[in-house]
Amino acid sequence: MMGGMSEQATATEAAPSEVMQCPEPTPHGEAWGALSRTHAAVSQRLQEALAQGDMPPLPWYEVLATVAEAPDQRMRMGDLAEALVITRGGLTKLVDRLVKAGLLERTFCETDRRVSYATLLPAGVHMLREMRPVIVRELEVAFSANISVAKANELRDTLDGVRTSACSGVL
Amino acid sequence: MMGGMSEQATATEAAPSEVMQCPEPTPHGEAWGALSRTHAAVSQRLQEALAQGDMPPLPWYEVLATVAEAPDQRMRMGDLAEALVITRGGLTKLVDRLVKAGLLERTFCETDRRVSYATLLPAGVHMLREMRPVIVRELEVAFSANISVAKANELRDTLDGVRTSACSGVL
DNA sequence: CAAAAATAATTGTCCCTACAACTATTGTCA
DNA sequence: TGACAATAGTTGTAGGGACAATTATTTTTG
Repeated sequence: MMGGMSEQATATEAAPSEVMQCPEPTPHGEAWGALSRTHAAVSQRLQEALAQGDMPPLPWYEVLATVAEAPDQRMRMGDLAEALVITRGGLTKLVDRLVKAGLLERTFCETDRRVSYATLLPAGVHMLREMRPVIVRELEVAFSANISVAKANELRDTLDGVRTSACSGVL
Repeated sequence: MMGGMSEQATATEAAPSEVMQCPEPTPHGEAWGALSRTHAAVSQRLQEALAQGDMPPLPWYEVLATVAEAPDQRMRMGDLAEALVITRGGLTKLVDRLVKAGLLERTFCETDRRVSYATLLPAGVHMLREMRPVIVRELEVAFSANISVAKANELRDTLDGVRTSACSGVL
């Protein structure tokens, strides 16, 4: 190896022979990196498990699980989009697919004809019951090995705090 | 497919009081939900900040930052794909764009002509230096408000543990 | 009340990524 | 050595999601 990486270029005085030393030293940067990669890895694992069982992709589960928790098993499109942290346009098409598959139906509001609801159908409940164990099992594998229940709750709280800051922070 | 699920209640009727107790009660499930939404929210915030400064999208930063940390500022395509937790096919095209933009170049291995490297170019270093402050600033906003440095490190370690389990766990 | 602003959802379009098939090179073993 | 498997990367294709523009309805305001 040509040992050229000893000198640090300070701002504008970049060494002509390239070379810089620019690791990611900030703790928050590393936390974000871990968050990003972990999300990708776990997501990939879940998708894989679902596909192996001939089940719909992960976003479908997120929709079904979210709507299932709502009162009357239905949610306004806008609220659902916000809960899932995706755009409204994206949600419209996502729900389209679930409707076409018979898992959801669109219902409408009497008092405000602009709003439409994504409403869970029995087939959606059934599918959710089928998918949930797969998700839970994979998450157990990913989390339980390294994380106690208490730590999982702590993790959730920490992440929720970050998300809140990210959403409402400095508009 | 659908078994004896009860008939669908019309919108005005009472809620189905029976079989629908399907919230997401597992701590790991909630931790995953928080992880997923937080990733989406922070990611969105970063993308927004980069776009506002007429900078490349977030994946470009991930590539540049990862390659910059590697010895000689270059990485094998496969290793880079694994580090970023994306597919090899996806990485090929991603690197294509960075090459076309003059930020990376493809170099080749003398001893094994199958492997190719993604190699950082001076313009890539420059772009990285331009993007990093934006990323760091946004992360500070998202994290610092709720998370101390110590907690950020703890978060990173926790997430890394989960990722490791998710990747290598139960093959 | 009419006009303008605001809100909710959808639609058209494009780009990015995953998936699978393919090429090229290297390693293995008879 | 020569065939077969394994590895590294690339390419073709399809689908999902973001973004901006559009439609429809409600709210506000003069």
